[in-house]
Amino acid sequence: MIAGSEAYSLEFFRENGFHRKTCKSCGRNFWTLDPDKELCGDSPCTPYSFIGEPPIRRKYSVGEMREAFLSFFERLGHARVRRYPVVARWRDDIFLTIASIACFQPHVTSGEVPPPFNPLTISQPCIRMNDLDNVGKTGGRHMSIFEMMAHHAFSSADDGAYWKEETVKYHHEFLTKELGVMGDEISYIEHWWEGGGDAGPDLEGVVRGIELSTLVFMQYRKVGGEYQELPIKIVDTGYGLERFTWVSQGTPTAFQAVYGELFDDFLSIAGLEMPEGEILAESIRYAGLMNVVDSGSLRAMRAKVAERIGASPDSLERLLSPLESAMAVLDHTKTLAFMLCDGIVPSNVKAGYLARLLIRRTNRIIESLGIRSSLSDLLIMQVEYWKSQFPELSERADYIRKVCDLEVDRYMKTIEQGKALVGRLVNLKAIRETRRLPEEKLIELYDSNGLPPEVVKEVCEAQGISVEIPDTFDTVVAERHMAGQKQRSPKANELGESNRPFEALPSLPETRLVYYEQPKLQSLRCKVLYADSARVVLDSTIFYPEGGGQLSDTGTIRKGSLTVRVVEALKSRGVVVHIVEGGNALAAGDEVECEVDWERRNGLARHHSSTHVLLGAARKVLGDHVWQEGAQKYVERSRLDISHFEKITAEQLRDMEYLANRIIEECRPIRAYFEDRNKAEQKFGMRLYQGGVVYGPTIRIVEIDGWDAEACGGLHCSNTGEIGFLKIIHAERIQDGVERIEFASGLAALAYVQGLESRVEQVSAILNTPADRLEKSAEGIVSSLSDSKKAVERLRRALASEIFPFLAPSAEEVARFRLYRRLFENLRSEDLLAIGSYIVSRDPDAVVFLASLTDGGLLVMAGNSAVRAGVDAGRIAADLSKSLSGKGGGKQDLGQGKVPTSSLSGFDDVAVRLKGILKAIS
RNA sequence: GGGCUGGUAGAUUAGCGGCAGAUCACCUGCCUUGCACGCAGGGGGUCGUGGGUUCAAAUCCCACCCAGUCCA
Repeated sequence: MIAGSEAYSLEFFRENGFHRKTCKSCGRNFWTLDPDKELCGDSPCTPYSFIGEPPIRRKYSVGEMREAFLSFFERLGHARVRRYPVVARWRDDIFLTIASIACFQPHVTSGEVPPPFNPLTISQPCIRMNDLDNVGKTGGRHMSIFEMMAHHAFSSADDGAYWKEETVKYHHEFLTKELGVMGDEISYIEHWWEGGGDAGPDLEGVVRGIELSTLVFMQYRKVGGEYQELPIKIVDTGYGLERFTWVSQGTPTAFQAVYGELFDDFLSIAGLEMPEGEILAESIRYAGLMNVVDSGSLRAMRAKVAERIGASPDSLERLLSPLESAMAVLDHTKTLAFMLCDGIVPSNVKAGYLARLLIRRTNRIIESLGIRSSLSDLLIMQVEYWKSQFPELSERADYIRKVCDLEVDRYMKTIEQGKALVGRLVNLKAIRETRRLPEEKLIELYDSNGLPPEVVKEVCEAQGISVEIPDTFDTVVAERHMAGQKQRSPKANELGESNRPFEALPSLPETRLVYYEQPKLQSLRCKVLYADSARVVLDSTIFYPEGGGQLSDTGTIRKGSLTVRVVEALKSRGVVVHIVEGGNALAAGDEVECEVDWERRNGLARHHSSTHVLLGAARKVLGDHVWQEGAQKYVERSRLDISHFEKITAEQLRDMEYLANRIIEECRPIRAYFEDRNKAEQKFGMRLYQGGVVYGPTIRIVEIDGWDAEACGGLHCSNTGEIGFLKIIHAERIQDGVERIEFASGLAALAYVQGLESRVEQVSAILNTPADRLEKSAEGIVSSLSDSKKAVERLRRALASEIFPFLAPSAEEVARFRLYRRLFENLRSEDLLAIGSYIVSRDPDAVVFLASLTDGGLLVMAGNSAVRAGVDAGRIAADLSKSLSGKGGGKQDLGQGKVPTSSLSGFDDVAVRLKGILKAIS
């Protein structure tokens, strides 16, 4: 903590008679109205004391509490903001929305763009997966999904909102006046907060042993251990909706308060009953005293509770453990319903991976509880329960069910395959002998095949193989990954590179973006505001700067007879910087004439519009869960990455292509306009933010009439007809859950089709078949090839058996062997093999020496008993090949070599040599 | 984004430089008539794709494609 006491010493506290005290137990400073209070009021210093005796005037449901909060702050002049998705698509540092402020990071908190409203209030569903093990065990203090109710105020130099005094006052009034909590029950604990690189002092609002809210005053940015003042001061509050609801109801666990009848439904599905009397309440009170729930502290907790109620720890464990699991399922299924609803596709990367992990984990718990219902059934129960507050859940119910079932199926399959793999593994000799599975294998099975060690143990022990799961399992896996990690090219450098265009620029007024006002303008007269050897800034521009996946325009800037080439345009904070070639030709104050490379611009605009058209088509064909995961528009081709849970079929691609081209044919108008953010969201929903969240109260909408609307800064055709033609070139799965579609439009698409056509023509020429009969012809060729292969094999075998009677009489007895030798003129080495094997199969004493004048192939084979007598065909082949200036080798019964055909005149000489070798053996 | 597995007959897979095998399924015949029946015989393979190394590649190397999986 770096803040001194002055950071927390508020007028509000002094005027209202608060005292600053130091907790006797934890030593933290806190503010209270009760002059005799010695403890901070937070657990573990103060145990939970709201269970069975709620400090709040009446019982609230989750919906009522949320409404009470939001409308309270609306009355205080806050604009109510609708929730953001639980997938933080606009962030590159986190996958899930973990706090309400995350919705406004980094762009708003950095001061780059204004907040949508100021001040504002929101109840944001947040997902945190770092305490999954604790969910259920702490009765609801830990939940993987919760709503963070908040009021945020952003104070910059030109837009002042409120700061500490009002924040604490509002908080206090909400608790006392709105909810009826007695003022002297509330403690404000002094605390220091840091997160996401930002920092500041904060106060924790605590009532009867539980922290209900956190009031953060973000005012520093931590850079390399140093705290720098932020350009804006941000009030970042967090009120735990579920905790407020819990405390208002005073139920033993938060789950009962939050989930109501769903709690009972889940219990009865799991065949569980509520324990009698105070057992659960007592247990949760103790859980409140524990911070970390590892197996040790869990045992300690059980022991204490057992002692208190006069039961054995074991029977208590048997009673509570399934109950805790059921609560974990209750929590996890809600989390999954929201994740899937907001469009997460389970996959092996990013947010999708978190969804996959959670699905597997939850499925395991369900199985361990012996629940018959499928995971998707439970998800749908959550959808039903929450749909009045979150109607989007029931709109997505079909998708939620389908994807969940698909993912569970996949998991089952993985486990089944894994079990088979383990089954094969335990048959290895080394493992059979030691009767135990090495740790290394166990880890490999998990890392490479996704088999949880428990599953491996189960399978192995059924086979009598012992398995030890090391305590440090997770650590070992982690280390395994560390070892493989190489020093990456430092990303900071790249960032530095891309920032350089804006380095050391004087402060300049925002550039007038003429490309928005007059999108069809090809040239423009304007004034130079700044110029150096590589950069030019103008008062207005028609060069589109790179952004939104659209490449920047190029072109020229002319002053009289002097021309500089614009190779790239970039924009930051409203200023467009043109990167130019041609040196220090321009100076501030120059009047210049700009011209955009119009063919390039047209290509880019056409591909950009195509992307929107295609995305609409993808949504129609594949479903509403399709989101743009990324897009890149080039002049010749584009690619669009979309979220989808399975491989797109060829038929679906054709349907999408067909739909897209129908929209093109209809020449639907494409309108680009600026619109009030709220109006736009009202009309189109969050679907607008396909390319990530766009900030500011006014956003630019690109709307294709009746088809697609996105917040987009790019340049577009004025109607879909200008696209002309759209051709999907290729689709691939770049990750589980993300499909990449490559396509071309306009003349570029034509070029692609012509390319295809010419390839067909070439193939058709090669096969000497008209193009419309190519498939039949190819089929015929492949099958006749296969027939021919078989025929060749048959003939070789026939040849061998037919030739044997002619060869046999000339075989020479050499020592105890029979030497068959022959130099063939018109057979190849592959043919020799068939003859050799035939002879050897007929005559165990045979030593075969054959060669081919066609390709210089050489074969030595030895029959069974010849091998036993010590003939090594491989060594002989090597030896003979060498003396014929070639090379060869092989096994005891078979040797092959290759020699120059010219040297085969020496065939008889080496045969003599071979006789010598054979004689030497016996 | 990084790491690790794997891709061989319709299915499951063995082989991991030297003649592509097994089991199930399939076909034919026999024995039998029913709860993975038995016996004999048979068909079925661009060993993921494309390069390379080698006398010789399913096997080793490189690139790509496909599937699975772990980590951030």
